[in-house]
Amino acid sequence: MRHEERSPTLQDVAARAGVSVSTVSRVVTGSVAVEAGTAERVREAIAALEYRPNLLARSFRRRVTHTIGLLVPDTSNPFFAELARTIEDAGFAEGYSVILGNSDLSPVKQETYIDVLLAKRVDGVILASSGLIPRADGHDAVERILEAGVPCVVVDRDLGEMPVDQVLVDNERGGYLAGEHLLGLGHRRIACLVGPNDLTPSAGRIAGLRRALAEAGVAVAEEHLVRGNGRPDGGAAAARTLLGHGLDVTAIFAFNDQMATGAVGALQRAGCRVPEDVSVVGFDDIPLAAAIYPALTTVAQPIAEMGALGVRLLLDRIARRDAPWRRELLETRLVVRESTGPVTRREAEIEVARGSCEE
Amino acid sequence: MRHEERSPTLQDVAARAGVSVSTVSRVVTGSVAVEAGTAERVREAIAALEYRPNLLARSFRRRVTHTIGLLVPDTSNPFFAELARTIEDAGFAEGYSVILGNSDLSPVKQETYIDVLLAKRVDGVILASSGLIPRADGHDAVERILEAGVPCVVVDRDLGEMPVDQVLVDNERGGYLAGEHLLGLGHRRIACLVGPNDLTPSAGRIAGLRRALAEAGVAVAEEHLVRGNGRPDGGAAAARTLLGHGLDVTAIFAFNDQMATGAVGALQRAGCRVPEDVSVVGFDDIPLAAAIYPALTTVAQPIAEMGALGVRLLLDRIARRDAPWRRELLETRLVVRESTGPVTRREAEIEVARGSCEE
DNA sequence: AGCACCCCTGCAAACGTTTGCAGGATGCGG
DNA sequence: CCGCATCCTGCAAACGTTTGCAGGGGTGCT
Repeated sequence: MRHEERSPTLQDVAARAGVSVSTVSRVVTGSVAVEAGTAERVREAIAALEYRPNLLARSFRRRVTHTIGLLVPDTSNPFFAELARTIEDAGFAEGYSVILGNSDLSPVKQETYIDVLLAKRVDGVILASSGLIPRADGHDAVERILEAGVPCVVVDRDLGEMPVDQVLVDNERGGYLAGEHLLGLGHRRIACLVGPNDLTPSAGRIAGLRRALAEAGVAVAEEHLVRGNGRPDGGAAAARTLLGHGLDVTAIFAFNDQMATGAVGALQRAGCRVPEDVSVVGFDDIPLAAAIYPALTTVAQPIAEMGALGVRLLLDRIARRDAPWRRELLETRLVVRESTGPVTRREAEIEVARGSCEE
Repeated sequence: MRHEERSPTLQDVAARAGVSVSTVSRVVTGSVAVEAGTAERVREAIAALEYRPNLLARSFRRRVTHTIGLLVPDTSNPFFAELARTIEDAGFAEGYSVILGNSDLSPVKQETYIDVLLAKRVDGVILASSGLIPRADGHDAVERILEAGVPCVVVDRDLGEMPVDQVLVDNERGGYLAGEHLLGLGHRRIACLVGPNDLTPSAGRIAGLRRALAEAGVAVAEEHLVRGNGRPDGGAAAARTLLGHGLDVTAIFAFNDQMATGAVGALQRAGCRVPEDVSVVGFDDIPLAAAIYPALTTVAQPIAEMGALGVRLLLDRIARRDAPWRRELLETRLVVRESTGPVTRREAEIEVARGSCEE
């Protein structure tokens, strides 16, 4: 550690430039015009001292931190990693830094984080698909934030009529698109690989799938609805479960690309061909989805827009606290790649096929 | 927005409890004993008012923010996402929040970020494999931070004897392990898929590979060293380049799992079997590496330890600024999975094989 | 010359905490 | 009863900025 002195303050600069602190403050912020010569002397002093405004003091005084809090379930999930990335970018572009927190969907961790964020006086909070488990006293995370007078936008979690800004994606339609696609390829027996929770994104996706299937008069059997941990190994495990029951489906719809990837891998490893023996469709469209072979057919989420819009909504709210609540619904899009194809096994064969994929 | 009033302060609590602000402060912080009855009254007032300490004011006064800055190249890269995650976790466990920034390896973005972090008076910053391009005036990012008197630890970038805490991984040995493994399987013609930059991690890996090969009297040809953007599509593009030159290698060593995955996908899509026709080894061991088929053989980095150790070093430095510099070297580990196998094509066949993998 | 402005600058208060210092009360030993 | 230590509490200064207010000097107009 070289310097042990405190960093220079307005005081120091003022002394060196022979002016008052107010004047220095004014040239630093540019809030009020300062005579050219004076300003120049001040700037020299600033440069000489390597003065850096103490944003802590400024924020304290002005009651504005130019910092936002971002709470996501888990940044090692590529979807949230990407979302966080775009939010960070958009925030940075507008002069905001972001304090990032992983909630792991744990109510207590989330509570703790919100306390910290509020105490640190962030200008706003973005809650991503998290923070939504009501507490015993009925105040959920969103209400606590709002009651503290701090702007908040919820991303990727449908809170319905609740008075809060929301940006969400049409999960129902995403599920529907996947169902429709699979149906069009002749699939009738479809497994559904759901995530670790039943938050609204999951609920919407399965509802959409069911609607599509219902229109064709088919249903998803209870034993074809298998739950995974949301990660690749969970997808693989789920696929093995399906295999263990004798694979009596011709298609799998996974609720995210990681599980889909894990499922594809496990299927192939067991000797099943994708898509010849079983088709797989994922959700999210993470970068890796297009890279693997077979490339994943998947329901793409507009992650970048979600992040950018979330930031926009938050900044708008910060600027105008009494504006009407907004609820933005973004579209999903089916991107067809290599992991889905027409059914080749006739319905009748399926029963016979039980166990045929195994080594 | 419900409440428009300012949030309650020590003043308000003091007034309600009929004591002085100092007393309230003392029960809040527990710094000095307070008589039981008084303390109880104060606590009631705090609860009634929903008082929340203004951490901004406290930090300002105490000159400690309990916030650290984390600068990484890009959190959408799974390696950094995971690293950031473990750092966030370790920090949270110790009562620190983290302000996250993506530098994109851009010097100006990085400069800007460091300015912000220093101005916001973070207690320390962790620089991940970034921030290391010297400026015109010779002061690189690390020096600027250190000169400001702010603790700093560098992760995943070897700064040699530079006086700064470093945690790094033995990239050279990682490259060596990969080379050794491939050599043992009979591979002699090996392509190397390097990343978008020549920072020390890349340099170490290729040096290690070269050392292993040199021991067996083989070299990596200039045209077998191809550069990718570090992402899956870059890996795929690189594989296609190799294919275009007639695939005259039997193995590919990619500098991260994403490029490796992209390469594997592109190879398979072109009709090449992995590992029968060409073996592929990656680096990092991201979760998806084990999920795809064939599962990636890869050089695993101890990401969690890197993050945890980085935080440890930083907190130690914050606590004791004059402690000797530490430079921790972590080990890599080869994990052999399915994407590598013995060469099946004899050397002589390779020339004939040119183009054989293509459709 | 007087007056009204405008431009620039300094003074001082304020933001919400923490903390050194001192004072009042209490208890205890001599 | 005195001296002294201990415990609890309040006072007020300080942290580094911002900003309302006021004052001084200049300019232009009447």
